[in-house]
Amino acid sequence: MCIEEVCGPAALQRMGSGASTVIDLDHGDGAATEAESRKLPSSQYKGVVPQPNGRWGAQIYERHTRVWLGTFADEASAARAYDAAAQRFRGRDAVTNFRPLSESDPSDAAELRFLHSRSKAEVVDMLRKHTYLDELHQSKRAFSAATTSSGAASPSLGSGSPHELTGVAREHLFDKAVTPSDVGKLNRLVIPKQYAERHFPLETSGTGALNGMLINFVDNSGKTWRFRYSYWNSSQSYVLTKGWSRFVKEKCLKAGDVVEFYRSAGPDKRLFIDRKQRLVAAARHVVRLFGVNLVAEHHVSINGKRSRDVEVVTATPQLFKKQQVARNLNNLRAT
DNA sequence: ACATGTGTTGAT
DNA sequence: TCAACACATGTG
Repeated sequence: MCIEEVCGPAALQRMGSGASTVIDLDHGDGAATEAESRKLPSSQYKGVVPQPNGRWGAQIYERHTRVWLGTFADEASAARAYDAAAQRFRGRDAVTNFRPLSESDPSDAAELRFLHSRSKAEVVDMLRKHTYLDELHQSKRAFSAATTSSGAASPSLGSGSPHELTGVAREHLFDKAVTPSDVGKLNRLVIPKQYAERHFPLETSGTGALNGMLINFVDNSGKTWRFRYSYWNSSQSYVLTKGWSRFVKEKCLKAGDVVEFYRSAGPDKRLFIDRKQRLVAAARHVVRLFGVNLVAEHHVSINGKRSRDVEVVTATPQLFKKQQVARNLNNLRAT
């Protein structure tokens, strides 16, 4: 539901807001005036709060805690920031100040893809830095370049490429055939040193140690995955740790499967990951064994709903921890 | 000094 | 979940 339709800015009155209460209690002539002059005007927009300097803050709540979306010069800007966050955080259920994005409108669909192929923390970060529109436009440019040009922009991508799902041209970085320990109980993926140092360089701290960090990847369905990436001195290895086991589980990764890594070829250097498609013959084997399409059936049974609720799959206690971390933007880089 | 964002509370 | 309010913290 769109608030604007019910009680939009034009329909709302900016009266009351407690000022009359102050006057009722006024016995002299100074106190009420002082209180009234201190009082900040409340906003007509959801998720928008006044700031002492006349600017406007935007905030959204998730699991009992506030996520600050930044400050803006005017209410409407703050309200638009709230709307973007609400649609990223709450999907179709989001209540927005202005007309919500619609899957049917092509331009809206592009923004929805843009929103949902980024983590919540990234969206919040863009809103706080006021770079959301810039990045959205860049993303749309990259998309049209990837889909209208069959030539120089993306020579390796023919039509029918699975990468079309995310609409972004990519350059292949490397593949890794996962080992038994990569998909076992160690909950980590070893990135071959050669590839790690070439493509995922780690910052070195003051003491010379390599700083771990959180990295976002997008898979072929547009889902965002966040892994901790660090260097283990004990084994002299670069590894993906936190978040990796969930990827293994959801992708049904088995030893010997190949995981491919890509980087966006466009202006935004985003990272992509997915399991290389298994041979069709293998899929037929599964179907013959069980008489159903196991992949689709599994998907439905986990979600308990339909495809739009893919994120529900990850709504586990573990994810809640991850998102608590993600909420704190100062922790975008792990310690 | 001033802007930004958080701690906290009470309401819905 | 939400915004109001006070004020601590960040920033130039």
